[in-house]
Formats: sequence, structure tokens, C-alpha cells
Amino acid sequence: MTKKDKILITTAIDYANSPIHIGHAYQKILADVLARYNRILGKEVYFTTGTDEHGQNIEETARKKNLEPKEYVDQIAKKDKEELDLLNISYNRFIRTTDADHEKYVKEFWKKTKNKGDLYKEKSEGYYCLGCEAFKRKSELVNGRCGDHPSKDLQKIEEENYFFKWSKYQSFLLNLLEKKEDFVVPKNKKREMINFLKQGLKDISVSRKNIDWGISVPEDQEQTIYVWFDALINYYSAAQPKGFWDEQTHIIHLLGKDNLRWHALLWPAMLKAADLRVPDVILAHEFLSMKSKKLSKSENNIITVSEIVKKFGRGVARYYLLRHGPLFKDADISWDRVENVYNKELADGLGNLVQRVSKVCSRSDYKADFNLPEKFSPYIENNLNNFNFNQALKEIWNKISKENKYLEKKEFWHKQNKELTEILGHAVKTVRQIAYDLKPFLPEIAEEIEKRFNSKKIKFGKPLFPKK
RNA sequence: CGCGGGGUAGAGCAAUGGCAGCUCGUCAGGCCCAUAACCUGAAGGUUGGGGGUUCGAAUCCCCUCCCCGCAACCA
Repeated sequence: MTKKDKILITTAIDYANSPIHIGHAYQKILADVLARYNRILGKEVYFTTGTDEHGQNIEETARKKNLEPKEYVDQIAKKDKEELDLLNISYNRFIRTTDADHEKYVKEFWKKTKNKGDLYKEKSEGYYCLGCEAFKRKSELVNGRCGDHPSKDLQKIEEENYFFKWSKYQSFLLNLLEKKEDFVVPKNKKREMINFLKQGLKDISVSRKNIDWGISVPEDQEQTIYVWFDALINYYSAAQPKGFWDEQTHIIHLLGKDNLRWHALLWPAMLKAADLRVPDVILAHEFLSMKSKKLSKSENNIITVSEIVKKFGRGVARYYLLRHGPLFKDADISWDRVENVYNKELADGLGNLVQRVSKVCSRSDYKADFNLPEKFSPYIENNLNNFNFNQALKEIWNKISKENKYLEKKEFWHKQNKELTEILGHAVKTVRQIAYDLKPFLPEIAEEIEKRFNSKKIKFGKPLFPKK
């Protein structure tokens, strides 16, 4: 991160085919931590998330449910928002690709790119695969069939579409990736993008004929803008009017590894074509699996945010994912593991430390001082500046363990007067700092600890995390 | 030769050439402030397999087996 004082943090917008699950939520949590952290540091933060609502898949899903596409995506967007609220995600704008202002920006963007000469119309022969809901190039076919859906017959379609001159930006992109250290995080993903680029870019079709559910091409009503072209622009539509798409803003995109190519290679090329600035950091995280199997709705192998919150309470999903989630490496989740982490790390670790310190404080006449923490511990800053969310939490938990050892060694429950005051002073200071450090990660928990500890008389209360 | 990640104690992971470590679980002890929590100690590994380089290999090289993603619209 940098010293600029405006920061734009975005998450990918989720495809409104089905509501989000815990895997999607992971990304929102990462973004939320960055947003809260930077706000506390006094920076101006704009944090966006939302839904990607156009495209043929969505139209068909809606029709199957006897709904108009708009009705259907309204439902999904509402549900997604509820899930985000359960996690206390502090977004500033929930942008939907069906929002009127977004449509306006997409059309503007299109015109700019067209005027630049980077969009051209060309008749192409395509093979449409019903399994993929997508066009295949002849070169992509395996034995004249789609490699992913060999059982489906391909429809040969001749269509005139708009193409984006992606190939024109190959060296621009290569330069960007090679020169800008942090442009794609982590490094191995960046290498992957560079390797892909070196294979050569082909121009890409960015419009479709005979698709109704989408944004139509300006001055060409027959054509509809391809969903990715439409979706990527959401970042700009959300941020630009608020003044967060200028050179004074540090722009961070968070996304899953599956979307990296579009964000690292197509989006910057589109921005360049429209004479707009490119983002600073593109952070791609890995995937969560459940008992080694992909999170998949069709296989009934998902956990939703509401389930986890219902079972363990708020904050637990945030903690689990931030500490044990798939940051730069795929990670596995299971109910057993969540329960174990809840009991050992949250209840026995953080929760118990808060209890034992506050109990001894409240039964003695100990009076705390008002030297409240004013900034994050250095390890929080170091780790968050490098996007090491899990390591930052690990450091906090090391601090908890160290304090437990200290209290044990001092046998503080036997002590009195001056000696006790000294030990409690140490413990209270530590707990207060822990609460401060936890603010970006577990805001509700941090607040609850502060309620008990940030006054003269330390209060003993109910366990923060009742044992399961 | 499509691209990439991975295989280390019962489980999850760390260690990029120098005594193989951490968390959980297990076992023993201590403590009694705390949510049967906390603290100390112990057991448990020929690092998937084979070969090579080296004084020394989980780590570098070659071969091989196995898992998992991505492959241009699933976070």
C-alpha cells in the first residue's frame, strides 16, 4: 500500500445466478478488513461490492423459475446483501450491473473505446456450445466438439460481432506486469499472467446478437454488450462519481483466482483504451473447499454465511476465514474444524484471557488508567501492508499465549496491593491493545472487549465465546 | 509435452542447503484467577517412492507414483 490518502477497495461482483456462499464471503471479509484498517488510519476509503446480473445464463435461470430476469436478480441481490450484513461488511456501495448509472457509464466507456478505434465489427463463424453457454473458436474444439461438453452438439453460428483490439495492448500489459512490483499479488500469479501474455493475445468478441438481457450497444440496438465487458466497468461506475478513480487514489481490486485473467489483462487494456488510469494492486486469493471437494451448489456442498453465524455467532466466520482461509493457498473447511477453532482459539484463547483478567480486576479494587492504545501494533501494520491477513491474526494470538504464560508465572490470583496492581496493569494494557488490533478483523468482538476494558473499573461479563 | 498448486507426526500446516518445528489431538504432572479454561513436560516423523549432487538434502538435479485446481463467463 502507499501513502496516498484516498483508497478504493473493490471486491468482484458476484454472478447473480445463485446467492453467495462462504467462499464468496471470504473475499468480502478480506476487503472489509482493509477498508476498516485504512479508515482507522484516517484514510478516505471507498469500498464497493455488488452483483453481476446480465447474461444469458441468468436470463434462462429466471425463465425456468417463471420470473422476469429483473425480478430474479432483485431477489438474489437482496439475499446477497443480507449475507454481507450478517458479516458486518462495511461497503460503501453495493453496485448492480442493472443500476441505471452503471448502464450509463458502460455506454460511455463503449463510445470512448469505439472512438479510439479499438472496437471493430467483424463477421465470424462461431460454434456455440450449449453446455458452456459460450462461443468456441474453431481452434478450441476437440474433434469438432467442445472439450468440456463432448456429448453436446455444437451449433454453428455465423454472426457479426464487435471485437475489442486486445492484441494491441499486449506490450502495454507486459510492461505493466513486469515493471509494477505489486500489480498482481501474489508473485506466482503474476508470473502466470506474464506467461499467458507471452503466448499472445487474440482480439476478443465483446458483443452478442440476439441476447436481450444485457446492455445494448450504443447506436446498434441489435447488439448486446458481452457480460465481462459490462461487469468490469462496475468498478469505474461506482468509484468515478465519488472521486475515487483519479491519480490520487490507491486502487486495490480483490478477486478470486478464476477471475484473474480478466482483471489483470482485459481490464487494464480496456482502461487504457478509454484513456483512464489502471489499478494499483490486483490481489487474487485461492479457493475454499469443503472436505476436499469444491464448493458447489449442485453437489450440495456449500456452507452459507447465515448457517455459520447461526451456529457460532457473529465474528466467527470472519475469524475462521481470516486465520485459516485460502489466502495464497487453497484451504479446506469443515464443520468439525470450525468448531475446533471456535473452542480452542476463540473460547479458550481470546475469550478465556478476557475472562480471567477481568474477573481478578473486578473482584479487587483495581483501578485502571486511561492510557488507551492509539495505534496498531507494528506487526499488524507490517502484515496488512503485505496482505498477510492470517499472519496478522497469528501474531495477536501469540500475544494472547504470551500473556497467559506471564499471568501463570506471576500467579496473579494470589497477589495483592502494589504487586497485583502492577501485574494487572500489564494484563489490562495487553488486552486493550489486542482489542485495538482486532478492530479491522473482528469489529464486534473488539467493541465488546473495549466496553469492558476501556474504563477505570474493568467489568466482568458473560463469556465472549461460550464453549460448544 | 497446455498452465499451476500440493504430498512433512493421528489431523491441519511451517521450515529453500546446516540439530525437522508449530497448532490441535493423545498421555503424564502442575495450578485453582478463568468458559473442565490456563501452565509445564512426554510420546509420536526413515519429510509419497527411487536414484544423483554435497562434508551435509524436506530443501538442489533426474526419474517415478498419487491428489487438487485452472484451461479465456464459478470467489
